[in-house]
Amino acid sequence: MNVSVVLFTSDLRLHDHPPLRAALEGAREVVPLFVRDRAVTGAGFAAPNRLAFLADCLHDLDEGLRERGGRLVVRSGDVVAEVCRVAAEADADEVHLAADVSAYAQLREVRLRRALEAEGVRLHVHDTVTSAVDPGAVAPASSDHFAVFTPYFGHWSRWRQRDTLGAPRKVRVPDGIGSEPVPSRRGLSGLSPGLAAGGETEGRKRLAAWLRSGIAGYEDGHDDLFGDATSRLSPHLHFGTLSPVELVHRARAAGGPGAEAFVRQVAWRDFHRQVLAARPDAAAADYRTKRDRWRTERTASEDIEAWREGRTGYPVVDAAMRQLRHEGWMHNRGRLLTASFLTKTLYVDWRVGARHFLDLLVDGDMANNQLNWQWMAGTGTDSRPNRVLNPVTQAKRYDPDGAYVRRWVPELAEVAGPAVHEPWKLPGLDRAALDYPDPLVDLSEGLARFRRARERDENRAAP
DNA sequence: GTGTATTTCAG
DNA sequence: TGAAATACA
Repeated sequence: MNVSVVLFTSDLRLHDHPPLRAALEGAREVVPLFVRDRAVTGAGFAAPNRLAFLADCLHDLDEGLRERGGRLVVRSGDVVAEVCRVAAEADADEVHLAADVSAYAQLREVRLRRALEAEGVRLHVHDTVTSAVDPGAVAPASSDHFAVFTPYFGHWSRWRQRDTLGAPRKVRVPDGIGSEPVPSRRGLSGLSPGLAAGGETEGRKRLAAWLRSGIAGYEDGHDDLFGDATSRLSPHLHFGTLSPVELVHRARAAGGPGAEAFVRQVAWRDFHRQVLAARPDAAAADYRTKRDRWRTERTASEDIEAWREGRTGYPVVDAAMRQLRHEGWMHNRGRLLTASFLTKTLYVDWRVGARHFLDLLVDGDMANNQLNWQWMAGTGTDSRPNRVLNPVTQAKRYDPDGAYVRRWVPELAEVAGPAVHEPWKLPGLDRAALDYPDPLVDLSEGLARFRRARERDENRAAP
């Protein structure tokens, strides 16, 4: 065995990388390859925030490889065609790849295997790269995946994680394999001004800081919107600049109730991944349909636009939507309450919301994003599909002083204390002085509409 | 063993 | 309400 190709996808790191390790052990030289697949980065799915974060990741990966005597090879085009081309150029006999769960990733694996085998090249697909516990590693007796988190978490917790792998010391890349320039942030427009920086170096720095001084306060603080005691590691998990296996090991080593609560969130990520792996269509179709006849772009465009822009007249909803636009990120509590508002209060199709989140979120992820949206819409794995989060109750609970709202809704910056959550209750003059809209809908009217709609749609005869 | 009833508990 | 584990036939 002389040369292996390592195809990097959502695993843009050198530490704890089983495909890279296997390639280095089996071959004298390795081609670390990233393909900008037009199916992912092309028009229609161009999410500038993620393209910028991706550019950081690729730049850092290239640098890390150069420090080890290698470099990153970047190509553009169809991922299968490019892998075959590079394998032929390098005269490689093996290709290594991390397993992944989306329909796109599953099809990519099948297509790659077929195309490479026709060329006499073996494809090795590696587990425990993009998940801590792989889809199918644990399953209930009567199904290929869990549909309820709690029993899943029991099995997940008992699963023995493999040991983590160090980064390689040396990577030899064959001469003469051409590469495009590593993409950069320059030229990207429409970026969120407060967008986080990407890359493995940055991710490891954040992880170290989080374990040192963040994780201990996680259990108590994770739901507080303003305090934001969350790890902000989600984009690093999405792009694989951090290994979920390493994350679980190191969080457990940190110990304490904060670590436990944090590890539970990593398990939620794996939970959604094993649902999507078994049901890849759930990225676009109801996991369990409620036969909803949602309002859509066609029938509710003004409501949808007000939601997207953060001018629904419900301050906490608007604050969260503006945080999303400004940072390319939103606090998880905000994600739940804005999703409830769009799907339950406005009765708008969850796909409209999921799509907007994917357009902006730097951690926008098929499994987590789509299945959390379905969870909140009541078409997913939630056992109480008709639950509605009241934005005022949520605001008072998770932003008790109103600081989060004042931070993101400057029109309300002068309103002191929790009164900021209900500007419609302010005395007439004070309220008139604010350049802030009246509530888009009455909450109880929204709730009544939702209940009527669910009853109507659920009772409709099957087509 | 296999299929079915029961119980438990859920972001 | 419904999924999963357990009890039971």
